[in-house]
Amino acid sequence: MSAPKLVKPTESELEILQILWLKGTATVREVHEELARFKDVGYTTTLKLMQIMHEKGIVKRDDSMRTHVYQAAVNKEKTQKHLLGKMIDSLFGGSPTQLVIQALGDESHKASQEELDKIQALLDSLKKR
Amino acid sequence: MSAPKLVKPTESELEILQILWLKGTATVREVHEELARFKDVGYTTTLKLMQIMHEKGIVKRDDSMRTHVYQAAVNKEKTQKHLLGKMIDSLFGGSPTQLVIQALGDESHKASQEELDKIQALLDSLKKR
DNA sequence: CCCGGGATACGAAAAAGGTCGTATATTCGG
DNA sequence: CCGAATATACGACCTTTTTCGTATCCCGGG
Repeated sequence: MSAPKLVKPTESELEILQILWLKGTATVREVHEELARFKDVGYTTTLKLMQIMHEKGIVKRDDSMRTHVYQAAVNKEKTQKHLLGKMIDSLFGGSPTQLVIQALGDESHKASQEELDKIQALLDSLKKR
Repeated sequence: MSAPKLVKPTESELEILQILWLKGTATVREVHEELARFKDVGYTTTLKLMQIMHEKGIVKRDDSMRTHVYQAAVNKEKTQKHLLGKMIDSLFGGSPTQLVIQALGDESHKASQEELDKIQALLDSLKKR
């Protein structure tokens, strides 16, 4: 029995995780540079955050070299699902449908045609039961 | 121009909002009793929280009587949409589709047939453009 | 009239999250 | 070998959130 160990990353940690999920592995500097694109924050802040994430077991790192290399230690889909589930419970009274409806109706995040097709396909498979 | 005033309720505030959205109006004691169903917390904690929410303008209250009566001051759908948008950005790289897919595939929150139909209807109307 | 139960107000402190300054170490060019 | 550049470590501080203890007030029963 391995502990599923479902963590709840904070807002800042999520920003970092996003970058790590995208790049696979990255140094603190790389992460920080990505972060700095849209956020005004000091280098040591990013460093500290990543150190804390390491302590929590949210990221792994290879410190065999002077410049440590990090990577996410939590699964992207699992984390998304976990946090989504929390939101469904805490904000949509346990009904994913309401959430889906709100999400699809979001004007500022429009879905493309292909994406709609993808959802349609998933919907079909769900209906078939 | 009225300020849209998009607040970001905290976790605890959300729990209280849920109850208020459900009941319409409620006293601190009522809210606290609902809360106490699944959370071990003192009465004055709930009270304080609701007072703070009042200061922030998240809830309104009628204090013309000794026992104050509260109600939500923020719209449920607007709040849901706002937080959902944040999650889409912070966790799904801005793609609501990914979120929808994860939500629909959530085994622990299954959608019923009618709910699926509802989603289908919405999907149809989105496709038609 | 007095008291107890139940209500609000308020202050304070614990927890959690985020930010950074500074110390120290390592590497590399000259 | 020296110093600048760049890394990590670490502690301190500030806010925000959460939690309560305590004071105070008000109402109704006896």
